Amino acid sequence: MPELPEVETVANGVHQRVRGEVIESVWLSSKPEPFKTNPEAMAETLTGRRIERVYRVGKHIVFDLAPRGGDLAAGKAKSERKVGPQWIVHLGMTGRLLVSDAAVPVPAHTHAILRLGSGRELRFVDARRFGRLAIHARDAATEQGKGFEGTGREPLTISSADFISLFRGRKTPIKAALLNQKLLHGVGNIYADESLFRAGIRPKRMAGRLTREELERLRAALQLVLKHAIELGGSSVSDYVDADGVRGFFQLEHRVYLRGGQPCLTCGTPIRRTVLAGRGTHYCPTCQK
DNA sequence: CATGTTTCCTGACAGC
DNA sequence: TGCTGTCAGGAAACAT
Repeated sequence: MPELPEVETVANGVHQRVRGEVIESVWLSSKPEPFKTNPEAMAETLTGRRIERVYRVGKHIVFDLAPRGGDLAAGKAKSERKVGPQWIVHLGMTGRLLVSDAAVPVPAHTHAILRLGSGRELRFVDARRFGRLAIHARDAATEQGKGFEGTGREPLTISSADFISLFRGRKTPIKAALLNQKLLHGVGNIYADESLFRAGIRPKRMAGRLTREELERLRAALQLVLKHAIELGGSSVSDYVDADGVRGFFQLEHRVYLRGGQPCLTCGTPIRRTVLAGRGTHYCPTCQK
């Protein structure tokens, strides 16, 4: 499933392919689930816009769109520069964002098609419909999107002190805290399990009871795992593919995720599988304390 | 507010 | 072959 490294890979790939393109026309499916912004308003907002930039925020793919016409209003000061909105894509469990030639057959479960000036199409495909599409306004002064207030910190850039303070006093298991998008955003089930294994910490340990040393180990492990996964194009365990439909390779580096019953690669003890925070949870009872 | 539980969705797969 | 049941989980909604 797409988490931070997969979303980063897709966002970078889409950016390379569609930056500067103009959205000529838009088709949206009649299924209601994918749309946080109503489809008529979304299609109207997208049509005729130039795509300035595509990047990742947490597990969201953000498209910065130019104001219509794309130019500064005549005579306006720089501080009054017009700013376009953002198109936000969340891939959920099985979402795919593909840049395809228009001649390529449209896959089943396609919910959005943005026809681009080059003749190519940006397609959002999602069988399970846990993915979400939305329009966010941007603040004219800061040019920042307005939809991410109250969301968590970026795990790749958070400082050691801030990371430690996130978990102070929390009575929830550390794995549940890692998955909480209001604390950190971008971490999902795979990278929670993999980082806890590499830090030697059991998933059910109470977050507020971890020592500073353990939390520093966890931050280092999490950042290492996320960066390595980005280098390998993410983990393809179910439907995940990048913007060209290519699978990632980090699933070959998984040490515990989906390895219940198999020997620990460090000590040989069978990996244990339990359910925590409603998710399959995998850990080594010997290596993780 | 903090934390736990349920719900949404379909494809893959096991078992009969 | 074809049916049924189970499982996968991000995040919102709901319950405690």
